[in-house]
Amino acid sequence: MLTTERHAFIQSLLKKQGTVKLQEIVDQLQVSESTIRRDLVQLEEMKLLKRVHGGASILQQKGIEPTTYENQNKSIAEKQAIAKFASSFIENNDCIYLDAGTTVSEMIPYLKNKNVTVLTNGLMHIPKLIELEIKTVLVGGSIKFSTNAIVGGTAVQFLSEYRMDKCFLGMNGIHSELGLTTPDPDEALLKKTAIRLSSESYVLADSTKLNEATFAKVADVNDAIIITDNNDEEAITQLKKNPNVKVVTVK
Amino acid sequence: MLTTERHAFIQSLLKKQGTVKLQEIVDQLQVSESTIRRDLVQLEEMKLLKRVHGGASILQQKGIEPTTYENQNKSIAEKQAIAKFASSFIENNDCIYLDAGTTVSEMIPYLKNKNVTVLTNGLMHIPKLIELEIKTVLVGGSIKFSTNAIVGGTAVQFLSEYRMDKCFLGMNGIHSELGLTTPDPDEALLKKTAIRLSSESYVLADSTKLNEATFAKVADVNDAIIITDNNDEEAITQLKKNPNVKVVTVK
DNA sequence: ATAAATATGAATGTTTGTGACCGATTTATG
DNA sequence: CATAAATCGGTCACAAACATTCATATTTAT
Repeated sequence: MLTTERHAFIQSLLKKQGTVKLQEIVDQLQVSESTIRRDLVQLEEMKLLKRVHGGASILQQKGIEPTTYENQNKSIAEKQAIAKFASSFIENNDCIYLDAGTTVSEMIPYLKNKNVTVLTNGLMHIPKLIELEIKTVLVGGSIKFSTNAIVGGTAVQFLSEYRMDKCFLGMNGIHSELGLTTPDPDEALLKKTAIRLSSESYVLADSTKLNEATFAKVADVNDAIIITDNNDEEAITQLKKNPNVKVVTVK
Repeated sequence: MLTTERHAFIQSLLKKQGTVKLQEIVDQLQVSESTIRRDLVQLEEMKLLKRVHGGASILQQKGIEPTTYENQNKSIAEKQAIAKFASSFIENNDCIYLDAGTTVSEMIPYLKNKNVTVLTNGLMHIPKLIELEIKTVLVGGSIKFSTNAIVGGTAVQFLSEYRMDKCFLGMNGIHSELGLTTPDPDEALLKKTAIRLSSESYVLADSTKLNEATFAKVADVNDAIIITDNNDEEAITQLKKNPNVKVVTVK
């Protein structure tokens, strides 16, 4: 039985059921557990499914970005560590831009008592910012429902009226050659604008985003300081040649 | 049974019923209580539900929940009646401005299926608007903590870039001679701008605001259609000479 | 035809998820 | 307010699922 046949079979099962058990495939295809296991590893590498204990489950559709909702899934400890470290760069009276996203959101508690002024397009940050009474300017523009962010041409235009000391951005892909990328072109343009208007730019991304690339390019890797965690040694040693990459140790 | 399958099942139950009992899941899935308990812990960590004694419940809003400490004014029935009536003026495909404030907020449920585009400076409206997936443009500018509204010169400038079919404003004082007034000059300027940019302007105010005047003038009484309730007969008979004043009957 | 590259399956020790147990805590009831 | 019942969090042992290694089979290139 051909490898591609098995792969096709596994994918058809997944499409039908949403999840699939390893044992279930073994029984139906009459090949060894090892082989199926290898198949699953490969399919996962190709981003065609997500491996889970005991089998696999479908991935959200290709091209569609994860909503903030699903994004919160795991690596919370990493995100918090990254956010805490990023916050250490902020000085008193800074004017900073906070990009929409869960990782950046974790920075907010550290802004207290620093007398910063925050400019943001992230609606998910607003409750926390209000709670801590942090001076906040909200970027105007259209609301994107899937991520609760303000995006679009108006937002870019609004942002252009400001100058920031530092900006802190989330990012979906960080690749030494392909640069910093994110799925939505509108968001990419907004991030790009933020970088242009800020004296210093920081990108917060957990190590799962390293060596990945998504649709729309924001900037080159050298255009921002990358803050990530140490959970992907291989990717890090590769990126660390770049002096702009900072790694936070988690646990 | 795969962990992912159980998680999906629990979430589907939650989506259907709003809450779910631990025992109920145990019975239906035929797995141990411990396992379900662990599942709930994990799902809570992923911010996909809220654990409560005996089971779990959905998180009401995705992400954003302004700390709207509600205007404790008792006249909720009046506000709802006024809002409902005001909504009846909205036509399909209108572009409307919704002012910050609790009365205006009550209009939002009536916007569904009208395909309106909303422009607003009221952060308290955002969760509802997102929930109903109503096309929304948020005015950019500084957040005023006491009312959760966007205000200031930037907001006025932002607003000036738009033209609306109708605007719906809250108001603190309505006086036949002193006109429409509100305590905060910044907010007054924003309301004034909204009126200037809208083809038709509506002011929503319960009858306690009639014959009152506060600090900053927004416009003359004739510059907008006033929608109020019938709980202050004296004030109404006086104002009703003005054809712009509409009175809603609240039993 | 032969060597190199690749795919397979079995054997291994390790990790992870599970269910049962139990004392602590919370909620319901009289 | 006291008591009982339900629910909770933690620990434990066990089995299932896991990654890894190695020997063997299969394919591919020359």
